[in-house]
Order: sequence, then C-alpha cells, then structure tokens
Amino acid sequence: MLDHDSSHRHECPVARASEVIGDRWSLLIVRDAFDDIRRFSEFQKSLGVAKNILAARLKALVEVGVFEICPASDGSAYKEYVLTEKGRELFPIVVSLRQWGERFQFAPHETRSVLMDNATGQPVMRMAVQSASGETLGPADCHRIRVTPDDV
Amino acid sequence: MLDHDSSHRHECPVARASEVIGDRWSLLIVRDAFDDIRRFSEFQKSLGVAKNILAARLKALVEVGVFEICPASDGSAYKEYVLTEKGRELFPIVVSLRQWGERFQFAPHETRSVLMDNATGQPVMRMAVQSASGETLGPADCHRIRVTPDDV
DNA sequence: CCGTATCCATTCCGATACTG
DNA sequence: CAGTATCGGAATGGATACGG
Repeated sequence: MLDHDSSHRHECPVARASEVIGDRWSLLIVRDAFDDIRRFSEFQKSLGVAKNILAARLKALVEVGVFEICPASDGSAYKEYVLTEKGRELFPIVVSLRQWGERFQFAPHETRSVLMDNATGQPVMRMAVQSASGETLGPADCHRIRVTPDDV
Repeated sequence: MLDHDSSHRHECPVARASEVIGDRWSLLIVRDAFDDIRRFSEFQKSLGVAKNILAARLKALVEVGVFEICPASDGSAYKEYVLTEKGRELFPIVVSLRQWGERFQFAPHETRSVLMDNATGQPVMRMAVQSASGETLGPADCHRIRVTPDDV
C-alpha cells in the first residue's frame, strides 16, 4: 500500500465526493429523490434493491448529510427521507451523468427517460464547464492547482 | 430479485452511466487523464492503486470506449491510454463531482486542489442545470418523461 | 517498464426470515 | 409498512510474484 492518502486524506475533491456517493446505489437513490420519492417502500419499489441494502444506504446518506429524516407529510406515522441542501446540490452531478449516459449508452432508437424543463417543455440544456465569462471549457483549457484557503 | 431491469436494461441514463463508470476507480482515472496522464506507471503512481486492478480498469474503460490505446507520443515503445471523445465528454461529470466535493466535503481551511481556467487564471464557473434560455434549474423545475425516438 | 497471474482479505449485495 | 438480523455468494481490492 502506498499510504499515499490515508492519513491526510485526499486533497482531490473528486476523490472525496466519490467516497461519499460513489457506490452503486447512492446516486440512484438521489435521482429518485429528485422525482419526489420519499418513502422507504417507494425507493425500494423503484430501485428493486434489497431492503437491507436500501436501509444501509439511506442510513449512510443521512449520516453524511445528504438526506434528513422528516415526519411524513401526510398524516401517516412514518418518516420520510428528504434531501438536504447538500443533497439537492447533487443535481448537476446526476444530470451530467444522465446526459452522458443518454448520448453514449443508448442506441438511437432505444426508449429512454429524458429530463424536461417544466416551464418550457423543452429538454434541459446540455451541461458544460464554463469560464467565468460563460464560454465552454474543455479539459485542455483548465489546470488544477493546490490551494490552502488561509486568506479569509 | 425483482428482475425489474435485467432483460430490457435500464431506461434511465443515470443508471446506464453508473454501470459503466460508477465504480470506485474509473472516474479517478479519467480525472488524471484530464491532467494529461497517459502512461500506466503514471496512473499507478498518481492513484496508488495496485497494478492488477489498474490494468483491469483500463482494459474495461478501453472496452467501453472511454479510452483508446495509442503508440507512445515520444519515441518509446510503449502504449498510451488517451481519452476518446466519449471519454472527454466525461468532463462535466468530473467537474460537477469536484465542485460538490469542494463545497461539502472540505473544512474551510483544508488544502485542496481546484480547477482553474487557463485563459483567465480564474476558477471555472460553478456548474448548473440550465433551461434552454439559460436560467438555472433546480430539481423541482424539471420532470422526466419516457421517449422513444422514432421521429427521425 | 508494462503489464499478467495468483492468492487472500474484505466488502458488497441479494434472498429470506423476522420484529414492531 | 418500515425496517433489522443473518447468511452465503459474488465482486472488489491489495500484495506479491512472475513474464514479455
């Protein structure tokens, strides 16, 4: 083992994000939450995942602050899992994943689910990395630097 | 098993994308590729991953068309792993992951790596889901529909 | 230097049964 | 309905040794 990262942890935010939501189910749970799924059984039905795994994932996602547990919105005695702000801010990740999957993992004729803007009925724009002035940036237009924000 | 999805596969592009790049290493490999890493040993050093699993990942990523193998750019006899267009188009996913990780998985003072625009030296813009007219959309502003593109 | 082959530990996952 | 407990199998990951 190179122990390259275990004590001081990763400096790369990509790695840290992957640690939290990089398993096979978390983002699919979040995706369903974006469709207003809130109840255990609804997640279970939508995902077709074993209940114990779902329970473990939801618990983990609550622990890291992606979901919070709320009393049911209707009168029923059960809890609901609702996204926190941290969870809602996963939206760009899920949408960029979706758009990539749509472009590259579907044959042209295959039926798929696409994301539409409620207001216009149009599909949402393709996501892109942009410069401060709004131009689209590719990988070659960027570089990473190390920063320690001591500058308050 | 609910066999909810195994024969006709997932209609959700998020799920399809996750199947391909949703493991613990793939996106980190791609991230390094965005930093112009191309050689086996460079990936290995950067990631601190065992050689066998790196080899397996790279092979899988070549098979799904994210990387392609090229002769070395310098004279050396070895191959290089370079991103295809499909691979380069993972850029928005990696960047949105990065930005989320940066916001929510770092304490304010922790040193991190951030992505800068070469041209301006400024950090890149925060990614957002946008309507066709350019407004930022949240989860509640969107809905998914099923589409079968028979309309040529 | 670039991998492959082998072996082992751990983690993940699914099915089932069970509790409140 | 909403989970928990348990168990076995599969996948994943790491260390090491080896071959081109």
